[in-house]
This record gives sequence, C-alpha cells and structure tokens, in this order.
Amino acid sequence: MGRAPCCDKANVKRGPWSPEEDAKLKEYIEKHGSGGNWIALPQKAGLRRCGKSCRLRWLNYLRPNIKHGEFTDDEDRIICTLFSNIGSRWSIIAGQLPGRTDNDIKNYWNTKLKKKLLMGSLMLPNPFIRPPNHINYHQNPILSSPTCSYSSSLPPSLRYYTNNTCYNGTSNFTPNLVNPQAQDQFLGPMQNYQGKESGLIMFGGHDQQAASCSSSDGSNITYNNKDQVDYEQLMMFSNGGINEIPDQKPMNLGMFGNHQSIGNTLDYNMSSLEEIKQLISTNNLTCNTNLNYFVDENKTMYY
DNA sequence: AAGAAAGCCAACCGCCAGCCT
DNA sequence: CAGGCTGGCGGTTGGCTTTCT
Repeated sequence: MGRAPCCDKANVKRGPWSPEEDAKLKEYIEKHGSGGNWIALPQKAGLRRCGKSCRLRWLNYLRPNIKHGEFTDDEDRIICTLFSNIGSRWSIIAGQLPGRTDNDIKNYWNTKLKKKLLMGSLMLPNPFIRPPNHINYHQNPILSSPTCSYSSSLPPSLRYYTNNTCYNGTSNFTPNLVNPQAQDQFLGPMQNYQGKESGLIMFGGHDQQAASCSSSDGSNITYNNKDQVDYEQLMMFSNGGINEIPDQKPMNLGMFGNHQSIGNTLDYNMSSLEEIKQLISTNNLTCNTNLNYFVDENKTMYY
C-alpha cells in the first residue's frame, strides 16, 4: 500500500495563487501564525489549498522581507563560493542571503548563474579559477603538451582545455575520448597556479537544465549511476596525480551541477559537514582549497 | 508578423528525517 | 520500538514570456 496523500487532491486547488488567496493566507498567518501545522492551516484559513502549497507560498513569496529582483555581484559570489564548497544545499545557501529563498537561488543558479560563470563574466575568489597571469602552462604537462588545445573564444581564465594526452600521476596516457566535441564539455580550466596542481571543473549534470556532462556525451568520465562518477577516471584529468592528494590536498576539484557525490576511499584530512556549517555561519566565505570537498562518515565525498 | 525555440520561475512532487503516539 | 504524520528539502515540471529566425 502506498503512502497516504497529504491532502485530498481532488478537492484542492492547484496552480498559480490568486491575489485573494494570497491575502487570505497572509492575513491568517499574520494573525495566528502557522500554528505549527501546515496541513490543518488551509481549512482554518478558508483556503482550498494543500497545506504544503500554503507553506511554500508563504515561505517563497508572502512572508515579510522577501527580496525579489536582480541578484547583486556580491550575492553571485557568495552563491558560487558556497556551491563550490557544499553543493546544492540551497537552504543553507539561502540562509546566508537575507531575503532570498532557496527556490529563488536554485532557479537563479540553474538559469543564469551557471552560464554567467561559464562565460567568464564572473570572477570568483576561488582556487578553481585563477586570473590569467597565474597560469603557468609550461609547468603543466597537460597544458604544455603539443596536443593541447583550447577554446579561444573564452577568456584565458575560463578556457576549456582539451587534450589527447593526459597525465595520471605517473605517466602520460591517451584517454578514450569517444566524442571529440564532448571534450569541451567536461574539461574545465586546468591550470597550474603558483606551483600547485591543476583543477578540474565540471559544469552540468543530467537534466534538461544542466549545461553538459550527460552520461551519453561520450566522455570518458563515466557515471556509475546518476549521482556518482568513477573517481579515478576523474582524477586522470588532474595534473597532480592521485598519490599527492592525501597529504598536500593539491586538487582543486569542483563539480558544478547535479552530481552530489563521488564514491571513493581516500582518507583525506577531511572537513566535516559541521565544519562546513561552521564556516558558513561565521560568514567566512573565502574559498579555501581545504574546503573544496568534504567526506562524510560513509566516505562519500561532497562538493 | 508569426511561429519556433529558449529562457524563466512559480509551483508541484516525492523523499527523508525527526517527532509523536 | 514501530509506524504514522509532518515539515523541510532538492529535483523537476509546465506554462508563461521573451528572443530568435
């Protein structure tokens, strides 16, 4: 037997809220509060709506001090920095942006910010993306390879490098790039920064709103399932090499998109979820390479 | 000018953790 | 302790708007 529905769907109104409904809900909550029971609220307020719908309407639209309209550059940077640290924890991110809702931020990220970042119009205080003068191509065996090429239409700091020779920490190898066009989709800025190892940024995910990186794109980064990628294959695109990671944490590895976790067994000097939350709560939003990832007790890596 | 495609975002869906009985 | 209920959350959808051809 399936789960009982939270309301009688045949008898509740769905779709956009009318001004009259908004007024009823607002008036009721301002007078009585939600009473800690959203399921019972619509009946008390005289609304033919599902309790969940009321809650969402209140939180995302009606409650006081909601900020609508354009996001500022500062907000952009905070969202990107937090996303690179903790992933799509929209409610946590929203907690750092007074007046913004998780839904707003999620929509903004999916529709605009991801693209803005990709096009290079947003510079981040982020180790993934370095100003052009910090790139040292010649110390990077991938980027100094004669087979390396990049998309010149993008600014240097955001060029997507493609390469037929990669380095796995020990030796060069030729990856199995099935679809040459796919290379541009998953090879993010691979840069050498002040002697540190290169990073990889993946944009996109699997759904219609994601930019790229679908499992059908022919890339040689393969997904074990919707949420996981094969960690070692991902590492192959790191200049640093797998063996260097645990001690020095040289990897600037970020994932932008829907991927939530990467299964692995590496024993990092890890940052816990609590530490991440602490970081957020103290507003120390400067991106730190130590916090590009963390691993939970199940050894699932989060980005 | 009109149809198609892309963008945008409010709202919905379903899962899950935590509380309560 | 088990099971039901609820709120909270992230992912997804669908329809309206805007832009492109």
